[in-house]
Amino acid sequence: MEEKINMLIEKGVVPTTQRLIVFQHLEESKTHPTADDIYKALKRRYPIFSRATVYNTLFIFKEAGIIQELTLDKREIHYDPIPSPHHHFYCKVCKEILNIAISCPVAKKREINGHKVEDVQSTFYGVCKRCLKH
Amino acid sequence: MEEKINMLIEKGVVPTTQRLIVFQHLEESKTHPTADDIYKALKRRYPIFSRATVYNTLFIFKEAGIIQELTLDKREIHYDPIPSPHHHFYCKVCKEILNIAISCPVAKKREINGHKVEDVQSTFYGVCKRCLKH
DNA sequence: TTATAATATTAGAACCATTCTAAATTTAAA
DNA sequence: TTTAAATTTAGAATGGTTCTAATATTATAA
Ligand SMILES: [Mn+2]
Ligand SMILES: [Mn+2]
Ligand SMILES: [Zn+2]
Ligand SMILES: [Zn+2]
Repeated sequence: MEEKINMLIEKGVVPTTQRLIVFQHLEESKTHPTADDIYKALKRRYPIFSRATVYNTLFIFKEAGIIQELTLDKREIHYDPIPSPHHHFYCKVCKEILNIAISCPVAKKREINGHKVEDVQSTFYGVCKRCLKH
Repeated sequence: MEEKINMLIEKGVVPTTQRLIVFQHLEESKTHPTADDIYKALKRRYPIFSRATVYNTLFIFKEAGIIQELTLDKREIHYDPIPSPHHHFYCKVCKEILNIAISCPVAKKREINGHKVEDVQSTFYGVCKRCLKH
């Protein structure tokens, strides 16, 4: 816990109780939850939790470079506890988002055609291995 | 106009007046408009045009493989008259979306880790050349 | 420590892109 | 022409996200 507090302080984020809870939840979840996924999960254990706090916290974390926003779903935003760019696979059937470990020169670019690159998102859309079987 | 009609028929889309107008507008616009961009532009010239028709038409076109949906903006969906996958640059300052011609093995994959790939989207986020100057 | 200012949290309202609905119109088939 | 199917339309409904203003917490000053 002490390490988590220091981690947030290092990134310039005031380590409030709520932020530590959200941070821990993101670390534990191996998925790419939406703000509402997080809200619902935390609301069960901490009924006082507010939806606005989840949104505020995710915004703060994103600004601090602790997490990254994934804008690959047309419905809602997903959050990724891994802030560095990597590829994803989005299953149109079960809606699951999987990390894809693939070496791609594109993911490391800091500049392209004179434009300054700050983030990269590469997403494959289709039907996942599991859904193909069913 | 005759060729546009045939193009739609070939793709299995009934070539109604409204669909031809939307199709022509997409072809002429070199940008990546949102549904509302298209609606507002067409509403000026054809005041009877309905917002629902724009959404319906874009859905039909996407299903037919005439256009592609870009889910790179967290606010709204953008539409691309070029249906084949290519990279984009999204400027966080002026919100412009630019095509990036770059050879990338990722854009051609039809399969990855056993998952069936149907679409690919690769987007760079940052500050465009023009905005860097200002 | 106590007082004061700044920041964070909360519940719920507001916003707005998108989807839905049901009636009217157009197109296709019989 | 008649009938059925598909399309268009205006506006309502939906739902994820943002905003608001009151309260609570944390940081700073005295
Ligand atoms: Mn990921
Ligand atoms: Mn494009
Ligand atoms: Zn799946
Ligand atoms: Zn720009």
